[in-house]
Amino acid sequence: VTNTTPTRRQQLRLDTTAEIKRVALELLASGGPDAIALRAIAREMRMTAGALYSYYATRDDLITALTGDMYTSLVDKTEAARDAHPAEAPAARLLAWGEAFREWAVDNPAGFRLVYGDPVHGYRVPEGGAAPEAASRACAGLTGLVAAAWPLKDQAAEEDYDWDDFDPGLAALVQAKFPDLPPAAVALALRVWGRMHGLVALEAYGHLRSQTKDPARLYRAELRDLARSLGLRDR
Amino acid sequence: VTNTTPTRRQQLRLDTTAEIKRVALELLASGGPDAIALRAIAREMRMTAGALYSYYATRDDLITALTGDMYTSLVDKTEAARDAHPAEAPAARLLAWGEAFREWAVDNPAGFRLVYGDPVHGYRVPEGGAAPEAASRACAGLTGLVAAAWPLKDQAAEEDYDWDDFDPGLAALVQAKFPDLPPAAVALALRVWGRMHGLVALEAYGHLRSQTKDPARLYRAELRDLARSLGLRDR
DNA sequence: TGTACATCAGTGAACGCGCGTTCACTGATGTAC
DNA sequence: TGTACATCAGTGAACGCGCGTTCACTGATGTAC
Repeated sequence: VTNTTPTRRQQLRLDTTAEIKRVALELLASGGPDAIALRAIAREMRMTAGALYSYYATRDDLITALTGDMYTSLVDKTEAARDAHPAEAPAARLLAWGEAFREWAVDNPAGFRLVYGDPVHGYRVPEGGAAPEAASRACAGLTGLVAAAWPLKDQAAEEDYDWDDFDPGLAALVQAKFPDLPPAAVALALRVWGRMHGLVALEAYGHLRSQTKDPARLYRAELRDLARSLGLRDR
Repeated sequence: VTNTTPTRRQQLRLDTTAEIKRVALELLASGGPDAIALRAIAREMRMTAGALYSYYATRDDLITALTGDMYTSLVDKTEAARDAHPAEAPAARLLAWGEAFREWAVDNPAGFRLVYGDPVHGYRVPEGGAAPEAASRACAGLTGLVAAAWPLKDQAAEEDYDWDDFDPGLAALVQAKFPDLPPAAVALALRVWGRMHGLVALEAYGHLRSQTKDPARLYRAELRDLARSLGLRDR
């Protein structure tokens, strides 16, 4: 009853669970968050809608699982891109993270909306958020990028902040991972997050494509400006 | 048959149209974009759903009208805030515009989602966009802010752009209003847009409130940084 | 090896919901003589 | 001033849709003797 290979039945169960998610993600990609409907998934899988209830107790449970998967795949990608550059090149790490963020969003606009946008119609997000682990990885990642820049930065431009100004969980996370970092750096990390989010959200929601032919170029310029304003300049 | 005062019947018609919109906006504010449903509006007004069809041919027409109203009210607010400062204080004008943008979004998060976020379930946006006039006013406003900064800015940091890199309508608009401005300034204006959009979108979608107690302060710092990076420093 | 039984994935029908939209109609408001 | 008529805002019932969810069931898969 320990960690053996799954029985045939367990394996089929896992396969079906994976297929449900896969189909749900296809619907998400082709029709947006609202297209994720149990009946639609069942139809696509040539199953009865009721049968899905032995895999997920509720539609919202499925959506929570999908949100987690999506968020995780996003953070996996940004972390991998960042880690392709050594710690000695903090600017490259920041740019890589930011570029990966945008690329993921452009590849998965519906996923981006699922994670950062309007909740699915009628969906109630569970307490603690839909994907707490991925969210805190993203948070730690951003803070790490800022932490690498912090000693290089012109501190005079930053205001004073207190740990109380932030969510206790966030404060604890940062203090544990970056003991030397002052609270003002957290404020800066949130601003960096916002700065990356802006153009990417506009593009994911289709507001940018109608204005410029090359959103990637715009975004790259913005990232470089961001790195510069953080005092980062590799080599 | 020219521009006389409306007859009693015309007046009632106008009043009812206004009430439909008002109720729709209440539903929008309390339940998000998806809560805008003809049946819900009719219920709220103690009317039959069918009766609404003599005011709007279709649900989508109503939503288009609402989006236009919302977008217009947003631009009205940002323009008014900007114009409270003289042309000689371009930084103050930029900050005022940006602050007004955020304030409107915080006051009307559902409206913000309607304008910039996911379309309402099943809504097909009309060609040319749901609110072309408001959109081009917003565009002109942002470009104007950048135009005021352009001569002061460190141009070396900017890349080369061509008018062809942008939507023809956008290019024409800018060339008409700001004949001296190069295309690179348009790219900068779009980046400024993105930068304002980032933190505000995060806040409107509830991602920031859970992280910091004072999103306004964060945003103010970001705006000041933005003004500085544009070379704006009043007085 | 063969038979009886247990498990359990999936069926099919149903419930109740809210939605957008249509349409023949009623009845009050306003107009013409 | 009074009557006949036209306008037209709103009614109420219906249509068809897709949704989430429940539940008694079937029938194949796997297990025990």
